[in-house]
Amino acid sequence: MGIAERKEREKLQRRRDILEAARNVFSEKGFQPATMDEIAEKVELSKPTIYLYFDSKEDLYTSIALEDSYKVVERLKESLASDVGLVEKWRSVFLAFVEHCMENPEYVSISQHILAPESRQRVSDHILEEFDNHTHELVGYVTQLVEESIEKGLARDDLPPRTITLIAWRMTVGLLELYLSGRATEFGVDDYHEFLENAFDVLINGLLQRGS
Amino acid sequence: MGIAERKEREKLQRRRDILEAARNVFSEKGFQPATMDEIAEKVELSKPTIYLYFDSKEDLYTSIALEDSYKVVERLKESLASDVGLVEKWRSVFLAFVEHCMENPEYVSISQHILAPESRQRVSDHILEEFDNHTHELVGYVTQLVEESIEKGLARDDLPPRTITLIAWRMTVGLLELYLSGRATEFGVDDYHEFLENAFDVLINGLLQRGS
Amino acid sequence: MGIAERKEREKLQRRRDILEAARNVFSEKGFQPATMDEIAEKVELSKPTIYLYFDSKEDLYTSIALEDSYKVVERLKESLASDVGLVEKWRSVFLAFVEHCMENPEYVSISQHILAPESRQRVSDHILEEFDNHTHELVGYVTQLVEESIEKGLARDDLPPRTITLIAWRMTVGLLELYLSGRATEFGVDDYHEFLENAFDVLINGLLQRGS
Amino acid sequence: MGIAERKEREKLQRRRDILEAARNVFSEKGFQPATMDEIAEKVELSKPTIYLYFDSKEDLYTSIALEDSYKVVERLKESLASDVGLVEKWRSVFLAFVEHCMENPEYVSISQHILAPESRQRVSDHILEEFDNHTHELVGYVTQLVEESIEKGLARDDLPPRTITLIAWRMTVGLLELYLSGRATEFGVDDYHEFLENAFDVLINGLLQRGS
DNA sequence: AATGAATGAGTATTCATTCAT
DNA sequence: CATGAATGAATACTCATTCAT
Repeated sequence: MGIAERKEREKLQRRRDILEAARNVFSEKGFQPATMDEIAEKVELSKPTIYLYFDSKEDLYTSIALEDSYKVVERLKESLASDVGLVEKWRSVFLAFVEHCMENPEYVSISQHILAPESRQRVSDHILEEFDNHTHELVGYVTQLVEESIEKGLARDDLPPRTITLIAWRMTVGLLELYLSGRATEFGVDDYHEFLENAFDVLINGLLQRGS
Repeated sequence: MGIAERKEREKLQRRRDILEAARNVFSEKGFQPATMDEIAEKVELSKPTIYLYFDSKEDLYTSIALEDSYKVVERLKESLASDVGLVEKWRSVFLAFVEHCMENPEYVSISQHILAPESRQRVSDHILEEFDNHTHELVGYVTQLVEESIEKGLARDDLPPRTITLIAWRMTVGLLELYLSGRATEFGVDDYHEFLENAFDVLINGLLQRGS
Repeated sequence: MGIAERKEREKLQRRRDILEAARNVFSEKGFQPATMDEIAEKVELSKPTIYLYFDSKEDLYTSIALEDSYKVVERLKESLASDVGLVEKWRSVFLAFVEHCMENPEYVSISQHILAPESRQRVSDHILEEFDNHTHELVGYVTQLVEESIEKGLARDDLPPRTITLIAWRMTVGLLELYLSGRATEFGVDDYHEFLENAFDVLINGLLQRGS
Repeated sequence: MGIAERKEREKLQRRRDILEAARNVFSEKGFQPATMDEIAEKVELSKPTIYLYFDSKEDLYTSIALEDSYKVVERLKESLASDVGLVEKWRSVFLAFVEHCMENPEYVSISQHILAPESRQRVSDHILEEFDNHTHELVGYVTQLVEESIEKGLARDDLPPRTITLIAWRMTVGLLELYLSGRATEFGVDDYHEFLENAFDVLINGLLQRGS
């Protein structure tokens, strides 16, 4: 009876193993320079086996971000559910996103990749759809927080909530890329966490009602 | 003697022609997918001729950003030299950078590419050096503006000037990438210029002394 | 008792099912382009199961023609047994063969395949042997008819009976291939059956005693 | 001056070398089983070089038959131009075609390949067009001969000239394939030329006016 | 008897780069 | 200075075939 279940578990595990190896290789080299051979060697499976679990290199690549996107959404929900003040919630959301990206550095670049229209053509529809859903879910949650902040007179009300979300999102990604490039120190940033704290301070300061 | 000069001029022009063609091709396809064949065809020169002017595909790619970086620095200097109020100067600097990037979309992606340590290994030293010089020059100019703003009590003095510069730079790049991905509209941004104005407003608001 | 028989019957049926599916796929794509995956999917059996019944793709392919060759021989025997005049018997034999090939288009191409020495190396001996037996049986039957026709002064006696058989066989196959290529109409043949009747007329005319 | 010419000659020669090697390999193995690697090794050129002269494996394959088709048409024209009786002209045309095919065994199989609609999709248009032109030219010449034969009361007038051409063409190809399969001897044909003479006799006998 | 899972060995095609001229 | 011609090294993806169960 347990046999089918064990098989199922093993299959899922194998899938995760492949994703894990792919994550490493893609992180190190980027999409194009990475090769299926290298990934196969890293998982200690043959190339055809990989194709048993993923339809194409592009699908494998984007599946990584897909896995990640589950985690971000989860993490964000937690931050939003915490019982703290609004500003504290903002900080928590910011940190949740930022830490997730720092722990899963490929997430940012793959997401960027998925943004580009040329890439989208080559990715399986079901992956694209699921990824977009997560992204919009994420944007939606933050926008709710923005709306609440405006209602309570905390955030500036001269901009549409969605615009505020977008600005915050893009600014945060811009900040992250400095870290992900691996050359933060070169630009004088020794304590990246402190840098982020400061940046968040600038961001929240810019978003708050003047006078509040 | 005029002959030598003409030859020299022609040579430089040829170099610019190649860069121009490369810029188009790389812009459209990105680094890896673009081929030297395509670039050669576009300049109407043979492939070996291109190698007469540039040592490798990577060098050609980065040389484009190098050419751009001259222009940005120039543009920035102009903005900084203008005789207007400090906040106006900030806006002018922001817009100069932003507009340059929108007009030369490859600049952002190539700069990003040059940031990555793996890429740096494959680029000729002299290009790298020159590019880094320009970047630091650029950062330096902005930092001067920041320092002046702090001195005059305009900008917040709780952060080191360089940190402020970095935050502003990275946030701006993050905003730009939304445009460069070509999917801004999809995220509800119809008037990208308005979006940038709003974003600048948030940014400057965040950087100003509270109470000023 | 009954159980073993039923099992045996089921086994044979399964074999036939596989052959049937293979026939479809090979007919549509030819030998190399067809894949075992596609055949397996069509029979709704797993690939290893197919290998339980056939040793290799090549064996499966040739087994189809083998199955067909039973049918042709059967059909030919019937035609030969019919109680009609000699010329009518010739026509009947011709039509039997031609119709069989048109209904089982793979028969001609696979037979051709089996003829080629390189292919023969890769096919199991027992299949080869059986196929050759059938072919020679077939040739033998026709040769008997030829001999009878010569004896009765109908067919030309200036050629060995076997030569006449071979000429008739190869000419007929040549005619058939026009149909099997699917481009008969393109060559102005709208009514293929009429074309064959005419061709038979030419053939029999060429084989008859001058003056008869 | 002569330099450009010599280069041109060398280029053409290289093209011919490649075709020659391809001819060997394809003859031996057939289209699919043959590999570009093997062809490259045989010409002692690198694979990419082959792609400099031919766009794809399929194009290379069909170009062989294209080259051949020039020769057949040439040979046929000669036969038709010869100043002999009509029956002798028929024999000459038959032998010209048959000998060409025996000397260039790949011609028949590739032509067969080009006939199939699926293959046609993958071949470059210009090759297809040229090949079809040659084929129709060839059919046209023979049809003229048939018409002349009918007019002079030699050939049977109960069939359209084009039908007669098609029947003769297909029957001849059928006969040839026995030789090309390499197993003629096995079927008791020791002297293939004699066999062909006999076959031609049957064919012409079938096509002549009864009573003539 | 049947199969899910795995793989060795291909396979056509591409592309940055380099000589010989 | 410029290039036609050539190639080494990849590279994603495929498929007949085989185990372990």
